[in-house]
Parts: sequence; C-alpha cells; structure tokens
Amino acid sequence: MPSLHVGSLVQIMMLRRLQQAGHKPIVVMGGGTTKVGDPSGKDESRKLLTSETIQENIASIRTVFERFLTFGDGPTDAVMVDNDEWLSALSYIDLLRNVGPHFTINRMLTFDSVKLRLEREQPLTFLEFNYMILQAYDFRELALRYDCRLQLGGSDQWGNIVNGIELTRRMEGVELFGVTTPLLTTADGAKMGKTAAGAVWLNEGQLPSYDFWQYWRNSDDRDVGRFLRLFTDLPLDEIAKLEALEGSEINAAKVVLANEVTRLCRGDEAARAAEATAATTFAGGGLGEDLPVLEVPAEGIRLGAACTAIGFAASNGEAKRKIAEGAVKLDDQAVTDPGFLIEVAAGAEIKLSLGKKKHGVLRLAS
RNA sequence: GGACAGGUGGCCGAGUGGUUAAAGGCAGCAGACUGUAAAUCUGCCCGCGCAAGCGUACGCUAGUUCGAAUCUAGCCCUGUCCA
Repeated sequence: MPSLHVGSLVQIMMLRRLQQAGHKPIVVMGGGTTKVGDPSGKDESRKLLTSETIQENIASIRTVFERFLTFGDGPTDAVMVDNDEWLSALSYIDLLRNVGPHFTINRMLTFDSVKLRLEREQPLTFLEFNYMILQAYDFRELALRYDCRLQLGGSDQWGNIVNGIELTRRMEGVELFGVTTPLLTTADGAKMGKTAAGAVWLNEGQLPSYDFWQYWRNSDDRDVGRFLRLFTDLPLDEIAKLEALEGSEINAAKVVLANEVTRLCRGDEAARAAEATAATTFAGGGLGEDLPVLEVPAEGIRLGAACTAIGFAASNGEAKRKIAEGAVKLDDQAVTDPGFLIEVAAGAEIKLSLGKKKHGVLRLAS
C-alpha cells in the first residue's frame, strides 16, 4: 500500500505555496508508470499492481493532497491527473520514431541516476533506463494538455525534468521550467520521514495522528526553525521568535511545530487530541485519550505478551529483554518479571509504559 | 554463449570444516545524564519458551563429513571483460 510520507512534504508544501500565490497545481500520479513496475530496483515494490489497486492508491493519496490544496474546476484550483491517460495509449514504434530521436544515449549516460549505478557496478535495467524518457514525455503532455509550464520535484527528478524541458522544446518549440528541492535530512543526517520503526506516513490510516504528532514533537533542536518555515504557514516573524528560544524552552516551539503540521495534515481535531494526550501523559503522568489501547481478557495477560500485543516490542523476546532492563512500567512502577500476570478490573485502566516515550492503556475486554 | 569475480543477520562487512546464533561498524531499542532534544557512557539487539531447552539462519537444491556459512555438484541471481 504505497502512500506518501514526510519525505514528500516539501513538494506538497511548495504546491500549496504556489497555489496560495495564484497558480494552478497539477498533481501527476504515476498510474501509467506503476503499471510497468517500480524502477528503483527495490525487490518487493516491484510487484505489478492491478488497475483496481492502483486506483485505490491514487484515491488514498488524493485524500492527503486535499488537505493541502484546494481542488476543483476554478482557474487556480488543483487538479489531479494520471499519466496512464497518455502513457497507456503509446505505441512503442510511435514513441521510438517521435521521441527516440531526441534522446542520445551519450547524454542519458551522463545523468546521475544512471552514472552512479554504472560506477557502482549495480544493475540498471532497460526498463529503468526508459523511465526518464517516459517522465520527459509526461512533462510534454502536461504542457500540451494543461498548459503546464513549471515542474517541481525532488532533486532526484532533476534529470527527468530537464529531459522533459528539452524534449518539449525540440518537439513543440515551447519553453518550460523546472524547480527541484533538495532531499531533506534531519540535523543527524538521516533522511526525513524514514525511521527504523517505519515511515512517517501522511495518511491517518497508516500512522495514528498521535504518533505523527510525536514525530514532530521529538524533532532535533537544530531542526525546529527550519521545519517551522518549511512545513507550517506561520508568519516568519513568529517563527523567528520561536526559533530563538533557548534551552528547554525550545520545547514550546516543538509543540507549536507538532500542532501546526498535524493540523495541516490531519486536521484541527487530531492536532488538539494529540497535544492533549501528550500533555496529560508526559506532564501529568496520567492517561491521554489518544494513547494506544490494549483490551485485556478477563483471565489477564502476561506482561511480556502485553508489550508485544500493544506494539511496543516486535517479539516476546524483545519484550522480555526490555522488562529485564527495567524499562517497562505499569502505572509508573517498574515491573521486572516478564511472566507477571496483569489483570484489569472492570472499568479500570492501567498505564503500560516502555521507556519514556511509549505509553498505552490497558482495559478489560468487554 | 565463454572467461573471471561475487551472493553472509535492517544495511555495510569479517569469517574458508568444529567453543560460530556467526567478529567489527552503522542503524535501532533501553538505562544513566537531560528538556519527550543533542552529545556522551553502559546494556541489549533471529524466533519460541518462566526455564532447562528447542527451532530456524550465511542465494537455492542435492551431496561429502561425527560435524559445513566454510568442501563437492547442479541451478538461480549480480557484476566485469569477451561474443
């Protein structure tokens, strides 16, 4: 179930800003290109999807964009298009004859995406090699169909965008433009949006809003100002003030960051609920409503099993190790026996914590 | 199709018959210190089991051996060069 994670947020915000400035965003979905498979060579994403699944994915991605952009028929309303519209109709011979002459292998070999693979002696299939042609072709189609003049993308799309500009100039004599954004990293140098626990998804279905909020709340001090500028609509002078906070006061700025981004991406309500839960859980030592809940059967559940079931540990073994390390607490009391039987009285709630950050609620199953 | 090199745990990378569930590094998790930060130090880091223990694992399959990630054969995959 592919979707968008935080790594795509810069692009989305850029579209948002441009729409605010009176432009018409066109969101291109790669429905046509996914029919061929994913080019990145990552084993599992390579499986071919049915057109139904592709449609579902597009619909789910659209719900994310709808939070950031205004869709509709007006002159500056955003539209979403699927490159399947034109790619599927392409015939190989026509493509070769019309588009082929405008690409030289010599030049294609100079693009980083290709050059790196060759230098590292990694495989690069003909399929992948062709992606740049299809993507260049997309830009031309967008220019003809929608009078699109500017294409945004990540820096990895530089080659594709430039090829599109070049192809359209040669075939149509139309001048197009491109803007790319750098791949964002955190102050630690890690790619944004990918954690070992999993990606930070923009869709609610794939990441609870509370966790989404926590991701931002836990930003590195050094990232706060930059993230506020990139990912929120707050006025710059306000950001400057927040950013200037020192020591532990910067935490206030992180809360603002988490609230603003969550509000944009998940809605006002989700942001408020997450903030309230964080406040009671961390500051008050109580239980917030947004915490994950585990329903405990009447006969009780062993501590180790509870940690696994609620998702704090990946396996019983890991849960046991953490328990032995004294990291697991019930109602803020460390419990070191993995076999400890937890029983919850009807109507009562027990707080289960692993470490300082993972908290959950145990309730009697009804 | 031919010659050569290679396929090890999330990633990188040692290991060439036996204390090898597999060195080391990165990433990750936890503890201490803190501010739900960073840095640092410490511990953990395949699964199941309360435990003794068991089960899986070094591309795949079959074999040699008391014993294989390590040896043999076939196959699959990747790269380099040749056609």
